[in-house]
Amino acid sequence: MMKITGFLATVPLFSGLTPAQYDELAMIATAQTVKKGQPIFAEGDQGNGFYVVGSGLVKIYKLSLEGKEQILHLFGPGEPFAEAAVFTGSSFPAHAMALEESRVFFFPRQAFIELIRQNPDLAMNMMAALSMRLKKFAHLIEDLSLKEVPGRLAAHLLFLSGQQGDADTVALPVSKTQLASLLGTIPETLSRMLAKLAKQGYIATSGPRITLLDRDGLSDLAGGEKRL
Amino acid sequence: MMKITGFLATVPLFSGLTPAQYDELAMIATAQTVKKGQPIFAEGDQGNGFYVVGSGLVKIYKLSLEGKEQILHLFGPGEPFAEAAVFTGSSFPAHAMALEESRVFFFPRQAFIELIRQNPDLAMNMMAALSMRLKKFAHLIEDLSLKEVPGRLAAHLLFLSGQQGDADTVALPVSKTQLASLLGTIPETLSRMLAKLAKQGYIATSGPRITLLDRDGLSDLAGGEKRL
DNA sequence: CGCTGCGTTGAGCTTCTTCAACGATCGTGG
DNA sequence: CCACGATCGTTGAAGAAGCTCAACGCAGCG
Repeated sequence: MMKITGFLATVPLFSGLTPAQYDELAMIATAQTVKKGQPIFAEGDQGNGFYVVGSGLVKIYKLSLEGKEQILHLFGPGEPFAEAAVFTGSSFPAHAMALEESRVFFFPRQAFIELIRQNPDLAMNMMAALSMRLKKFAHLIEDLSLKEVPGRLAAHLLFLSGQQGDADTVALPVSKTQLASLLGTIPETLSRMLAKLAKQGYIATSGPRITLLDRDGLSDLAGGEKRL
Repeated sequence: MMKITGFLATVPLFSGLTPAQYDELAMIATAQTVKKGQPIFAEGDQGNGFYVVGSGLVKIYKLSLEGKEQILHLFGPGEPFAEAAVFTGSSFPAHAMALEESRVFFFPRQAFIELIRQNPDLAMNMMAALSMRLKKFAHLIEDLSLKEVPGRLAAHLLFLSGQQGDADTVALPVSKTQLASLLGTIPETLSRMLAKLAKQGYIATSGPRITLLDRDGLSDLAGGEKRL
């Protein structure tokens, strides 16, 4: 229990709460460990609560009838997922699976709604979290609809670099197969595009580490993303 | 003013509020009329509040550098838009334009946040609204990434039929050019796909009215959407 | 009555996927 | 500790889907 409240204090969604409120959260939470490749829930399952990643890495994804996969989100420690199910009250609209051995905390719907009703700060945090999700989704839609694969790839590499302290060499946090699914393509195409970008001098690849050789060029490919 | 509070009572986002709260909302709201084709805001504009459609039709959309458009949402009377900007506090992530002469109400950020802090019901409504948006976006992403154009078109026709009382003949609420942009394609392709579906006996077209001749067939095309 | 935007159709082409084969890597069990 | 199998990543060749470019009919509106 001590450990849980300590962890909860590090979750942005729960920032600004009082110690008593953390205790309440800890009261309603249940923990579970999921092994690599193990599902957490399936599309269509009843959404009676939401989750927070304690450790590990979780993917949220859709599957087509033919088995093609589109990853909607990757979530790491401290990030909540499936919050929307709490408020729509309906079933999960996508699948969730652990990409590594992970620990996740589950917060049941009704108890959490009580908390949120009594804590305007928690409500504000939740609205901010949902709004950020919407923004990310809008970006993904833009990528899928308006950019070609090289553009999406370039944008993602720049994103990863930013996430990793603007390092020139980034480490892919997931396998290339998963990256392809995240970018809305397939491993073969991703492999070819990486080779192409390398041949054109934009990047150098070495397994799961990619060095950005021409950030401006990548930025152009990505559709003139705003420079920071 | 009387008129505004009366209208606000019909907005789902504001349901369950007291008359006094409607007055407060009416106090902070400002109305504006936008003509057909006129922008309401542009991507990157400072998002200092959100809007509710009073009458007319508004599109939220992204543009690529080459000018291709992807419509994210179409909003009619009673629907809020750009709420997310209230909580991220940053700039609008997309463009908004009136597709018909429209009346929209603007709610400034700070004043609205005050209201929402004091009204758990309003907060709950807002979280439900944001969650519904997320679900719609997840669906759009699924369509763009995992379905081909005929599938998206079939799904949309069934959606329109449902929206219009399960009528067998649906009226397109927007031009075919706009519909193409909504489906993530271009007018030429949409035109060909409509012709193809008609030739295959799924539908019959007559200008902006489309008759569904084989709902089961369309449902299969759409990827086996759940029947209602 | 002309003009402009919308919708349609055709031809060619780009992009991406599919299918297939193969090398490398990694975890596991013998 | 090595050998094996499964998965991952890469590459090639062929094909499908949708886009670009162009032309043209049509309707609505000034």
